[in-house]
Amino acid sequence: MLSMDQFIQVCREKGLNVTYQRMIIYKYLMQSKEHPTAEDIYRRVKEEYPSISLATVYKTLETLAEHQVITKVTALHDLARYDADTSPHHHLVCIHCRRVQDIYNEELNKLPIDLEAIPDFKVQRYRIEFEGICSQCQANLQKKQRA
Amino acid sequence: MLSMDQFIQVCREKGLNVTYQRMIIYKYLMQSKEHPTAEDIYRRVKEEYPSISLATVYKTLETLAEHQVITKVTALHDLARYDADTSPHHHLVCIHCRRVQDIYNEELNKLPIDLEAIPDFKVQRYRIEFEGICSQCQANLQKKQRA
DNA sequence: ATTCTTGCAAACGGTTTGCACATAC
DNA sequence: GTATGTGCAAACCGTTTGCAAGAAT
Repeated sequence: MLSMDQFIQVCREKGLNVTYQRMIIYKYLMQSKEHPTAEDIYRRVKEEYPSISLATVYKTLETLAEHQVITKVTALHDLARYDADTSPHHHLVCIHCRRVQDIYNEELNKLPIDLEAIPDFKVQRYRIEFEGICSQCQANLQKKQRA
Repeated sequence: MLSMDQFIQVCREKGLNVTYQRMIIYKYLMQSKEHPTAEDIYRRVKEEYPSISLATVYKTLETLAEHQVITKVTALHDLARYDADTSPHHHLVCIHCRRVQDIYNEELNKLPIDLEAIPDFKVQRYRIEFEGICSQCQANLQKKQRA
């Protein structure tokens, strides 16, 4: 999380123009603890700067995420996906082709943490998402590099 | 994962009519290892039963997920959400109000598993999502129960 | 002066909905 | 026979895009 000065500096380093819109969007996102949606941000930021458009909010968020100044929490979940297997297991998500595979591992089903001890939150289940590159995409990428 | 006979039985128990559409959708979902989208399922199932409609696929998947016969892998990710904090941390997702909070815990950043050893997949990072009920929703639910 | 960004409105695409017909029970 | 589910088309809504005007460098 960056101070406003750091934010400006990072934008400069990455060749992003520093605009008022970008600053207030970042400022609000920084203050928020609840991972707001674009719509949430738009509503709040509009109070301070009524002429801002929703499209700008979307574009700004995507730009900042691309440059890794912020994170898109739901990066890999643009489409609803279903699974006939309701038993406990976790997922390997290919950031390239976006396919989702299962991973079964007993160790992963007993995390080294006391779930009861999380304050103010009653955990019912958890899910681990491993992000990476699947074998098929690894092969394709190597092919491309050689070409 | 259920055999076809078990699937039929479970539907009956839950008061769901057993239709040919539901059976082929479940059959395909069961066979698939890649957590297909509704569109994926529609395309494949249409080959076997060309008159099926996309709306039926959506309705069936939602119905089966509600009754916990299948799982919606991306259940909590209907909207894109952003985070100004790019440091390693995990998420508490309230299944009720859908808010997402952070959880910082060093133990969770070193999982008891050899990430290099996952076959055919190069893991770059992972993210744990704890699903449960946040304190605010716990309070609200208790209020409702008393009423 | 040039390049990047904004704001608007229109388009897009995944998902949901209303309703008449068909099917399961 | 009644309740439930299906298929179609239209609506919906979050998100993206094209483009002309404006701002940052």
